[in-house]
Amino acid sequence: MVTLKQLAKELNVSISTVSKALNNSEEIGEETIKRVKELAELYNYKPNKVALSLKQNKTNTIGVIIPDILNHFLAKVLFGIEREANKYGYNIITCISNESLEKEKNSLQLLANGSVDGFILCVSQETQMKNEIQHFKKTMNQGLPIVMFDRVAHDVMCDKVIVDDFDSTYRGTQALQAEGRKHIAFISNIDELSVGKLRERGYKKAIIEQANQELLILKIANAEDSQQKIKSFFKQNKHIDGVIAADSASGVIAINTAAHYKRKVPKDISVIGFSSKSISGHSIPRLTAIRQHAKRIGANAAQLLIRRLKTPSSENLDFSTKIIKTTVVKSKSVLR
Amino acid sequence: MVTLKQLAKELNVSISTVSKALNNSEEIGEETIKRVKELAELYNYKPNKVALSLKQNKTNTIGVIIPDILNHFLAKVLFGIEREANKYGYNIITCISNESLEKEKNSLQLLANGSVDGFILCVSQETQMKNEIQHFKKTMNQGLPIVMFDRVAHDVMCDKVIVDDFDSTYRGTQALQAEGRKHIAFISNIDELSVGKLRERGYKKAIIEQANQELLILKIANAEDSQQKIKSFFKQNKHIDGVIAADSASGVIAINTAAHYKRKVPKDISVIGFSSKSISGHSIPRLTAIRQHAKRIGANAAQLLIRRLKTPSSENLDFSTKIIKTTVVKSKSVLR
DNA sequence: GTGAAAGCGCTAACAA
DNA sequence: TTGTTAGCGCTTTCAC
Repeated sequence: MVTLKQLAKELNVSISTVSKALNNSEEIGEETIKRVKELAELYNYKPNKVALSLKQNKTNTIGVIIPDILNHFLAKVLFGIEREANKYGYNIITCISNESLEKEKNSLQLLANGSVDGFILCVSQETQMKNEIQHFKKTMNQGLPIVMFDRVAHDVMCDKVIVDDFDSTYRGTQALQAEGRKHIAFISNIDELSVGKLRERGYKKAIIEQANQELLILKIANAEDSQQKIKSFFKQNKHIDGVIAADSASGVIAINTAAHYKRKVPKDISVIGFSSKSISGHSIPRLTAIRQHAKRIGANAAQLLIRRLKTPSSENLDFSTKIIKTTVVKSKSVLR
Repeated sequence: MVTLKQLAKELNVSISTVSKALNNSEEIGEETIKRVKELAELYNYKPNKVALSLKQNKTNTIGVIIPDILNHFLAKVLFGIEREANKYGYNIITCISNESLEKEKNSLQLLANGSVDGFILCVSQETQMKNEIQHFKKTMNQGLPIVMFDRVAHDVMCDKVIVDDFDSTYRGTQALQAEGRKHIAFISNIDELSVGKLRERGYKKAIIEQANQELLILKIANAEDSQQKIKSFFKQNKHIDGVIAADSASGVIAINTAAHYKRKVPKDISVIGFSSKSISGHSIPRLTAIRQHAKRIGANAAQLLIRRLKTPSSENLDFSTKIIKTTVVKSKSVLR
């Protein structure tokens, strides 16, 4: 990489002259500016990012810590973050916590050494289970702002972007009830997560509010075979006429399982699930999907962080929690 | 962040003493080392990464440029890269080219300013179509090594990690023929990609080698509705008794479509597809999957790059191309 | 055993 | 209009 020093030497001027010329300083003569810029162009000069970061004490880099990159929702959020951050000239360093508290702590520590200006993260499963929040506080005390999305630690004071999980399943279940469904099941493979619990509560509330409706809940652990579990659940509960799924795979598998047992969707069973466009097409009929607008969640998280980074800390910006409402995209897996 | 300077001041020693003490230099007295380390511990001192990078002229950061983070295969490779890179103390900066040549160029340029020590990338669709390679060469000329994976630019001399695409579909098609299938279709939504073309060629070779077998090819463009296209393809070609899919969704949808048309899988139709474990479970029966070992691809790419970064350029390391063989994971979507 | 000083690449206050 | 200098945080050579 060519440096200011080399340009200066070749042009027989001082380093600062070159620097100023390239930054269009008014101090420098037109002729000089032209000469400098031409040579810089010729050598494809780019200011060294590391030196700039050191000088300006900021990196224009955001640390993103997500629990699982293979989760389609999280990948989509990451996409949203990346795109939005780029707009404002930020790069992102990605760390994957693998749902582990230890890895989450490490990533936070490792990047809190001047590598990034702040963090966007989704709390790992283990962290949520152990309800550990010290590492977040420590990082923030070091002057690095954090924005949490989706799974958040409520006891940490920071910006947050969340989904209306409770409402989504509450309203989703009610929609099935409005179709006349009497035996509505809830299937989830994210039982341990805060959002999973909220979704379950939404379902429960809707069921309990109706007289004579029973709770039919299937929880699938990470290691288990979803397809197998759902099949036997359907076998044991032949009267199921509606399904609401808390994750993207379960809904699709539920439809396919119904077909497998010669039960027509949506004539015999209606199915709704949290899902993205691409996954919901993996069943016939297509799954009626509760969309979480993952990209928008990512974009919002990035905005919140960048706003904070650009605000002088003296201004004492209040922490905000942004709720991104889900949307139901209906398809032929429900009656109406 | 606390700096050496602050520690030095508080301890009434010089900055260099503190630095040496923390690095266990033999020059420094035992007592001093102890004092320094205690204070550093107390203040949770971490050497500033940016300053180190500037000093040592390397960042321990790898730039990863992928065309699409929502592609499950690519996300998995990214996961593999991240994990392997972390082992060696490298962080990764992720850029998403969105299949655009322009964005790919930009990302390369933007990070080639000292932000990263090298690149791992998968060539974007547009880049492949236009057969543009100047930006890769330029980057390498700037002293930044590149490792390409999956979709590679053959005319660029660099390390590569690829899949045996041709062989996979060739052998896959042969496997279907060995089951007695006579009307085997090839379905692909990645027709424009180098790997897509290779997979098609593998299929064609196997078909052409058999007398009396016809080519049945369905190509789905990005914007099109896969489910719809596959449905009408099946309608128009009622005699299809085998399917080999070049991407992860098509295989799953093919099975579901067959079921929809009351055709038993695998009795009437056998289906094989490039897919991952999670996606292949989205159909009943589960899709017989050609696994690409995405994580291993990522890990290998990271290894190749890091090896090159650690090798003095004087050593003139040869460029290598690593082929990761696919594996077929059979399930009940084929006869045997 | 400890410290001063130079230098990585850059910007900016100040001097000329 | 241009140049000198200091300094961001760190390592390392060379003096003391």
